[in-house]
Amino acid sequence: MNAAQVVGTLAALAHEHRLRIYRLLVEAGPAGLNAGTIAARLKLLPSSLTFHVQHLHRAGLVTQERNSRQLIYAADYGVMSGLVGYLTENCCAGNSACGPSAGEPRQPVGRRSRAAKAA
Amino acid sequence: MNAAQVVGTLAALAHEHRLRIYRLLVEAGPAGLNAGTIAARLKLLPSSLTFHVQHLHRAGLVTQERNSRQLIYAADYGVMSGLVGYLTENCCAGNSACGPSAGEPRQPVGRRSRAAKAA
DNA sequence: CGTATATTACGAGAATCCGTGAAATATGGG
DNA sequence: CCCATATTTCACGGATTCTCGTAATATACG
Repeated sequence: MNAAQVVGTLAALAHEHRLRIYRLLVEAGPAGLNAGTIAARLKLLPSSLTFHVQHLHRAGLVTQERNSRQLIYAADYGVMSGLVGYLTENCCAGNSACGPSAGEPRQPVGRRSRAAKAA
Repeated sequence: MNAAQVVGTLAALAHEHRLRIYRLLVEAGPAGLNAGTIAARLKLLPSSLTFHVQHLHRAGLVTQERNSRQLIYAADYGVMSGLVGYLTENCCAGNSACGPSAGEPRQPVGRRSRAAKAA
């Protein structure tokens, strides 16, 4: 997962409606939900729902499938997994700060060692 | 960590410059970097750097500290830890898709089995 | 005090995003 | 064919964000 894709995924989730849509779809599981149900459950206008759910779809976070007259959306865990992997890798990789306790980071163990530059 | 704060954190990271700033600060470790160094390293205008680094600071992702004439910014792992916790909890909670293997969801209940869209 | 460095604050313009409602497309049934 | 349902597409107004340049503030030092 490269930086550009990470930015896209983060931007897709960085909106109240879209985060709620995604969480609802995650809760619904692989069976997914059709557009109307999502809109009703979240009290969104149909056109607004389309706008946001397609944003999620373009970002790869959500899959789309047609079931006769209805369009079923479901969460695709792969991209989220990649995102979390990227964030943990780049956030906590060397210092294991995002681990169990997440306390003070210790020695940076990155391949670069010019940490102390200020002062 | 509530939804609103998650949205704020995601939005803070959902920008090319800010993600690069944050990664650079993570790499720099707890010693942090001063504003000028960040701007030079990332080839950003000073005013542009302030704009973005303060966005990260407002989101709680970055700490600010003064060292005589310089302002030192450092990554604060706590919020990122909370973000990752929220995402994994809400993304993979029931189905453990983002767990150890983190592959495709292996079709627990649904009759729908067409989620593939490799990232 | 006056000068130099480091950083932030302010303001204008362009670009993008978002909410809303009306019209259009796709599917199913009489 | 005509109608009903489900969803999307489109156009538009308003709000927010981003970039950039310049001015202002904080600190250090002679």
